[in-house]
Amino acid sequence: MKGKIKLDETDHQILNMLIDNTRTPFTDIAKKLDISAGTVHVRVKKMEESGIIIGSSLTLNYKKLGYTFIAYVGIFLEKTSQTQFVLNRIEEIPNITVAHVTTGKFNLFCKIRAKNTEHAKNIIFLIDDIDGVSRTETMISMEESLNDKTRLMKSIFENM
Amino acid sequence: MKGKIKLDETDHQILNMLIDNTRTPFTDIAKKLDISAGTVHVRVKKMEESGIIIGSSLTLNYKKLGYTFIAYVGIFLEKTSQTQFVLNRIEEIPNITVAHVTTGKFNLFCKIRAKNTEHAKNIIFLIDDIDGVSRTETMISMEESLNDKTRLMKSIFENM
DNA sequence: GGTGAAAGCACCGAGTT
DNA sequence: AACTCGGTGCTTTCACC
Repeated sequence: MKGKIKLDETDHQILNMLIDNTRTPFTDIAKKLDISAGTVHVRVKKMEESGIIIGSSLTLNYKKLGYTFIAYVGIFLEKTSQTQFVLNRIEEIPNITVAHVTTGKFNLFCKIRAKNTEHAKNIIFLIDDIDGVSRTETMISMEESLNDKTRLMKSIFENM
Repeated sequence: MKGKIKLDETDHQILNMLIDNTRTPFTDIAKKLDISAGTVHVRVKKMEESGIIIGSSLTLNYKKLGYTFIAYVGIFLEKTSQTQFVLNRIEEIPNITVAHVTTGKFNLFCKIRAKNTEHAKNIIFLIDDIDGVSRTETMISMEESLNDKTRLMKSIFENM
């Protein structure tokens, strides 16, 4: 957790390639950037140690796994002092993939993945039942446009 | 894209290990599951070919990259027939990391990542300026609770 | 901080049961 | 469908720049 980390153009390019495919061989990266594979290895290790790279994960096709349902649920609390308690309860529900404490309309806000409407209904009922939740508002996603992480990263690097 | 794919317990365990760390050596997975590394290889390849595994990606610490700001933006359209057009424009903005067509309050709904409030404001203005957008409503995230993908996967597998 | 070579492994396909 | 095994190629280290 050493304060500020400086990344140069080479680091950016390494990250861009690994974001596209975590298993890109370091030898391939080395060839493309005209450096040695050892250097790629050292740089990646440094970025892991400094906490820039948190980890790596697979992208799965949830539809093929039978999970076709996505919704966002806005949560209203009775008192804002219950925020942390409710957040902890929410984090225990595996079908909630992200949760946020928000300003604006809702106190809390989360995304759920479910098999179908019936399944989603049960998850939303679980949320409604948490102590301190006064009511919820659900937005059902009819279409998710996949996000391209590389594009975001490229724009981040351009502005550094 | 062959309709239904059946995964057994071994596949689930392979996926769980790779979700935690994409670079887990197949030999380690093989040892843990008491099968040969060749078998792990064949199974992973099948899951890639069948489209269950879409790809792999790094998880980065956006805060350390100077991106501390997350917000969700709900979008109201003048006419729903403009949905696809607006979605296409939205996908061109790199700071928008996910976008959804939704039922309920909003017509479209997206997540943005920015450096700070000033930067976020500019992105939201970009959205407001798209033809067909009548107005937007922003929810600022003050805290994001990170999701543990393994937990979701495990719950998916338990119910198969 | 980078290199290049060498040792140690992992990947992956072919052939077998 | 899974195993073993061997060739190929990747990772990782280290002495040197």
